[in-house]
Amino acid sequence: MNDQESAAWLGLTAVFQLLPAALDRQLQRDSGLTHFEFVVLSTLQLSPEPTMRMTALAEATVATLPRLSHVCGRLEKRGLIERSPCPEDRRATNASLTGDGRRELIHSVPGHIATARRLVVDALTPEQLDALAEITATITARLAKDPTT
Amino acid sequence: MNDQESAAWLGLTAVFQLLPAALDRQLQRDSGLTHFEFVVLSTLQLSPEPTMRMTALAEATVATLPRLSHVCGRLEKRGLIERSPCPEDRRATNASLTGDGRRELIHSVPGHIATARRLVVDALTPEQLDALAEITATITARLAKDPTT
DNA sequence: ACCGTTTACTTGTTGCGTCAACCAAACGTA
DNA sequence: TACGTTTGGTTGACGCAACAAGTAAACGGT
Repeated sequence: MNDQESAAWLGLTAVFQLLPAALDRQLQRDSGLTHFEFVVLSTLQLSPEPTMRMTALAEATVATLPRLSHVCGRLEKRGLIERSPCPEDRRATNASLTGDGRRELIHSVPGHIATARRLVVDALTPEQLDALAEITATITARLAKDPTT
Repeated sequence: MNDQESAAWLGLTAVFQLLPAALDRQLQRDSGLTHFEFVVLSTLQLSPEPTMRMTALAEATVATLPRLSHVCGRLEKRGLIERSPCPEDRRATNASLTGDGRRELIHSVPGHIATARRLVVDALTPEQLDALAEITATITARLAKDPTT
């Protein structure tokens, strides 16, 4: 790799070494939520239907089903979501936000957005934001197609 | 957040959700190494001295000392590194690559580089690589300065 | 010389994610 | 209807990382 390439690569590794940890810390400290738990709650909140199938939720959050199942178990124990058997397909189960879950989420959003702004969005120019969106889209496309994945 | 901002942000989150996992899988499959183990071995290999203090190694790899200690314990058990008490400072211990460790590392490098190329570097234009290097540098600078870190 | 503090690591515990195994319901086919 | 397969989801065991506590040596003041 030449200098240009390794600069980009090393920079990227540094970011995904540090940024997720920073986001997790902030959410954990301010709301007692993991970043992934936050994503799960947000996805449920933003869903057009009030409930979502576990499989759909797993796909939307880019998680494996076992992982989602564990996390939902914890979230349910904390009263933030509910799970109930799906009436149409008795294999399936539907997850939905409880009132507490909705409140918890709404409470945690502003701090998270602020952190995202502070660490990334506000630090970049509009041109850089466009470039970043394009670059990340390219990489995720590669990841999706990659046979080793 | 407007569309431009959220596109960049969501893209970034998707990447650091998927990319580290993909790298770990590739290394694990082809060399039986964690990405972090690979980083540890590389750091030792690239070090000007043949040995490194645990603290220095922890700093270089952006890891906590406990984490490094555990990982070095495993690597030592597998014969890839050695640890010996530091003669100058009897509190300290020095880590160094063994012959096996060096061989294992050299064996695993090409596949890792190839993966980095395939998933990221080769997918981007030279302009995008420059932009990415600049963007990541900006973000890591923010992260370093951030009080919540 | 003595005592508290800081530095350098290690060790034990807890929590999360993955993988593999499992169960149950639905589907397809004969 | 009966049987094999696929789909949907949960559970348990194992590995890795974070956190906290512990040990041991060096340092710094008195």
